[in-house]
Amino acid sequence: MTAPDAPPAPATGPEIDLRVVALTRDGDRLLVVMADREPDSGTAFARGLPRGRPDFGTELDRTASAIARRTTGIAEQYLEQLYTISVDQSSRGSWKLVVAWMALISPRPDGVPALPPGADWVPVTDLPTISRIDRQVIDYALVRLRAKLGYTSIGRYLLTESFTMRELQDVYETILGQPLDKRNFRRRMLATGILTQTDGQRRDGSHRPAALYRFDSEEDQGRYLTPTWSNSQS
Amino acid sequence: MTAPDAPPAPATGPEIDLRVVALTRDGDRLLVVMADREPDSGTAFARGLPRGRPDFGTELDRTASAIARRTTGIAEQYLEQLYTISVDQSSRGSWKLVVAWMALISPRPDGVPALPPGADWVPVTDLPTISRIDRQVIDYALVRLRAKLGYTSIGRYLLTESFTMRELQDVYETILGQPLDKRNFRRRMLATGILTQTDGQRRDGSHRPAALYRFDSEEDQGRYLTPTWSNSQS
DNA sequence: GCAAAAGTGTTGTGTATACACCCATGG
DNA sequence: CCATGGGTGTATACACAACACTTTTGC
Repeated sequence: MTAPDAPPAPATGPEIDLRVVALTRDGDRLLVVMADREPDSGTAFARGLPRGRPDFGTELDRTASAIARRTTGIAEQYLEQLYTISVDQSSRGSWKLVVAWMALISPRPDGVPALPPGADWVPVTDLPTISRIDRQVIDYALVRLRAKLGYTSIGRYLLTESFTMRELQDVYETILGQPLDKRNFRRRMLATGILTQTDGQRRDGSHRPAALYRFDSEEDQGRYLTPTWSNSQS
Repeated sequence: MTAPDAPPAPATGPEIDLRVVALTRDGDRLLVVMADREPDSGTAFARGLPRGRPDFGTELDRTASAIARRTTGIAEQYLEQLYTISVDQSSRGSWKLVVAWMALISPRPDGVPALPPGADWVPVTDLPTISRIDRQVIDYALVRLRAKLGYTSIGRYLLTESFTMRELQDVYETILGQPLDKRNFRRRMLATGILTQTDGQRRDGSHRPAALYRFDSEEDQGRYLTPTWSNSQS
């Protein structure tokens, strides 16, 4: 145990390192942005999560958003802070605080947005060699995403604005890594009341065209699945 | 929007400020530790959350734990990071990162542990005048605590080692701010399988003595209530 | 007419809620 | 014997999982 009131070590505090797990979906694959590392950046890895430093006078989330925008060329639809860890690189005499974020980026009707040079979409199931911290952060992002799928409509941010029921189900199956029953899925989704069927259709093959849906307002933040510990007395 | 690749402002990064929401329970009240501020600390408030700075070479959670231990005199039973925010105090030319934590401290059989000078237990419903950030952090801690009550056994950390069913229910009712049905509560708690009835009893009045329970192992981290989106195919 | 995906209903089973009375004790 | 909180069972409603066939289209 370190003494609680030990002096705060180096006069200069730790370096702050924001890292962003930027995710999108392509068919049944989740993709994450991997950025090339500068050869002189001191890292032992050729690629890793997009990073950046916070800016005096700028909120952290805006900086995280800017990092996502800079490396992908587009604005994310959803941003959430994940966790802050300290990274003790005593061997290199440095000390870092890593603040990790998750950013979700909607695919466009014509597919996944192309990335500027220096960054690529990589399936989360097929990551290159990256730092332990980066991997840990990505794992955590996936756990969080999976959990939130159960009680929020976070999946909407991995869809185009209008979508078929099948595409919606694909999002869930991809993230959960598990097949779901078509009929139960449809019923449950419609029961949430946050979907509206549009009058459009999608025809993409020699079969019956699919109805298109969109999510209602942005304002369903919060619960939409059954809360626990309810009580009629309330 | 700030330019994503603006230079990282002052050569010295932000000051890092850990704050701990240390909670315990006394009967049907949730109490939080309020620390006195040094008169020369520059804050406009007489009291606030216990704070500290991280330490080179020490993990953040250990430092947070040390802060809790220093201000309360005892070790917390549960510690969880809440959120990191940047606080732009441009007016004072300073820049801070606040990393907020929640610490739960078990009451002892003889009541709430006494605190060393400079700190007091204050009911969360009756907070003194504190900074906006401190209040925000406390609110967030309570939201998180309430949410976790639904799918973890986090409530155990606000109980003595053995406890009556009524005390357990008190924890839930206190945190949820809602009365619960005694029979349904008991059934549901026992159904989780993480409680064991001890052979002790508590007599404290002219009525039937209450059976005592304890939580099984520490190892129930994770789900103990029904997960959603299950599928027999898995 | 056939291949391919969209769409649709019912039934069983389990889980949450609502609710009222008897039990053991101290004074 | 009575006041006080501890302890128990049941009926109902709802939500979830399982499951198979019909519809619409393009070719």
